[in-house]
Amino acid sequence: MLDDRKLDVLRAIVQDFVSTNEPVGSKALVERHHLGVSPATVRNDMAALEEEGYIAQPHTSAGRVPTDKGYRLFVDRLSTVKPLSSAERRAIEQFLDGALDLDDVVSRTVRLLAQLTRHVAVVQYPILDRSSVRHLELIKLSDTRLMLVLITDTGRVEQRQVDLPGLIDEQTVGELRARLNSRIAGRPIHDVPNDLADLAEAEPPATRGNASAVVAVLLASLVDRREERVVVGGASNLTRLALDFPDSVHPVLEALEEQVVLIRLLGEASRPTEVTVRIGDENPYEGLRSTSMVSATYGLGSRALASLGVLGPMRMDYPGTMAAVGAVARYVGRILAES
Amino acid sequence: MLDDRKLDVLRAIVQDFVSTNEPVGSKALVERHHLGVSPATVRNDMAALEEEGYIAQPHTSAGRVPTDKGYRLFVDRLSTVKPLSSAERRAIEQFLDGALDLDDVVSRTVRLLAQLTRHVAVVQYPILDRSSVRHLELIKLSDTRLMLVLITDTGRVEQRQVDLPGLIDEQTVGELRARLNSRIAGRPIHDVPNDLADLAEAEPPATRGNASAVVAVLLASLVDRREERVVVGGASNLTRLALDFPDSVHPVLEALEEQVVLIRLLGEASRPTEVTVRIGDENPYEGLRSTSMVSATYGLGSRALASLGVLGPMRMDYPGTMAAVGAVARYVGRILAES
DNA sequence: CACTGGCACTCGGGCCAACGGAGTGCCAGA
DNA sequence: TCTGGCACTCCGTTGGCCCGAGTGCCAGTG
Repeated sequence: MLDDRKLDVLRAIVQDFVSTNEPVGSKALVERHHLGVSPATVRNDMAALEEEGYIAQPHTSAGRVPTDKGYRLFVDRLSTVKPLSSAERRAIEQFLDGALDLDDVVSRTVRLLAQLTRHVAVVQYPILDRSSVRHLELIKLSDTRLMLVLITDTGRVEQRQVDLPGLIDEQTVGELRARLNSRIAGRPIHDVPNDLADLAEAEPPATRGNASAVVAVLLASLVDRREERVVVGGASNLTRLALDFPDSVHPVLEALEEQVVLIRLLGEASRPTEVTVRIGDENPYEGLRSTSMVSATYGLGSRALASLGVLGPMRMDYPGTMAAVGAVARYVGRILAES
Repeated sequence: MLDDRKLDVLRAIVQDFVSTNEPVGSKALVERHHLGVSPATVRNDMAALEEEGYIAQPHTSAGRVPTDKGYRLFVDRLSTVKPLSSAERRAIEQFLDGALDLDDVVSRTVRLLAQLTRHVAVVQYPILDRSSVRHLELIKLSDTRLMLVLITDTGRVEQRQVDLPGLIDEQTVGELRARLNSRIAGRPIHDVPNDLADLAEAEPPATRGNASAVVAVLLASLVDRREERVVVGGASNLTRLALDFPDSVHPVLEALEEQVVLIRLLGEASRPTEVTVRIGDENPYEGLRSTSMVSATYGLGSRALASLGVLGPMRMDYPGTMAAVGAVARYVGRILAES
């Protein structure tokens, strides 16, 4: 049904439309690509492609435009990975090396992605559940108040204040800190609730109340974790290509402010460093029906930590964007492994 | 030169234009406001106001539109503070109470401001230089590596890794931590460099190298502080009012991504809780020439910590926006004082 | 059987002229 | 000092027109 030449035609249509943003006609097509056949023949192929739903006409007697399904076929079967230029590789390294801490890694990554792809960048912080405890610190603020600082192996820092039911002195704080750390340091966050389940009971009665207050706050901080933060950057790239959004960029900007939506989008990505593309319709969220998202998971080795990606118009340079997103994800993983 | 009635006319023009976004003519003006004079008289006043540069005509035979100078006069002399509705007061309290930590306070504040004013919200983290040290924590990661965690009285947490020139053991870390804290705990960040100037020298020779490495990283973290972070939210409010930006919203979105620009804008605000308005032209940054910023400083008591505000079209409800920004700034100060 | 050239048809966008309406400036009169 | 009247200006909209790009179809050809 779809012979090789028809696929060539589809590929050509996608490429031309991506670069010109204008419906492409049969004549222009044979001129710009050496297809070796006449416009009339291309027209027949186009009719077939339209029949199958890969392309569409904005109106009778206009050129053709790829549909969501057409882009999907292009991404799956018609495009080859475009290797990054050495300038791009260098940009990635320069940008990410020298990051001071996790916040810095994330904010640099967002800027880098936005600049590299010229689309809106979205980067998720490492998911708490997939990290391990590096250290738990207790700091005495007053006789009945502690600050609790949890540091993970990915560099994430969570802090909470604890109001204690009773008085506490510096030495007891030190002992409690030591006992807590001996139980959970190095352990996956996921296992911490179990690890601490019986801690309070094992505690001497005098300090039991305080200990369980600390544990309660700690466990709560692991659960409510504010739905895993994401950071967005490069939103001005949306207005640069405003024409690509028929209903204006407003709904897209709105969606970008819904952390929950973004997290869901990113969350459905696949295995580490593998690049996922979600095109138009495939998007679960209403306001993003005319956008595509290219995302990848980053992690330490084979352990997926979280995802990052870019959001842009459906009319985007998929091979280039996929290459950039993949490369950045790999590099971020490497940076985090070092620290 | 500008008698009371002319000022009334200007006020009416600003109010009408803000609510309708259309050049306002003499006839419509006398209909909607009881000025007690005829359109012809108003026309004479308008001619005078135009002469003085407070209003302008988009083209001959169109109504009048306020100029930057006109808005300025309105804000300075013609508007009265609009008290917040009790619903708004309640919203502020509900939104900000229950914040878990500083990050949470800031991100809630951004969302709150954006929702309340329906403009783009900008919130700056407490400026490091104006905070004090609550506690400095040293955590041993390996025999030659420490993590340094600085906690300020505003709840800000800075962390850095320190590579040591020599080995270190747990006990020495503890001693160093104690000595550092005894010097700087409770001290203004501003004074820390002085406080620590001679610490390394006072240290026993065996640990001197390690101590000065720690101090070096600490001092560096106070300086490079990534130019004081700001957080932006509610960008979709820009596209809602896209008509108000003649050259499209693109330059505005670009400006919003330049942290440096935002910090400069916020930085020039005045005394704590006092509301500052910067209108159009008065704006130092090119891309923001058609916007106004309403900002206020928040702080602990009389100590200014940093600023927050909103950015919107020049055609905005100044009294309402100023009231909201001021109220939020006061409330944020109160929240921070409690924690 | 697949491809090609030719042809009639369609439709959107650009251009232009005409029109109506809102608003102005000015002037003479109260 | 204010008012009513009047002539004028100019914007935005509407409608008609034409042009060009592109299509679908068909008959002819290797």
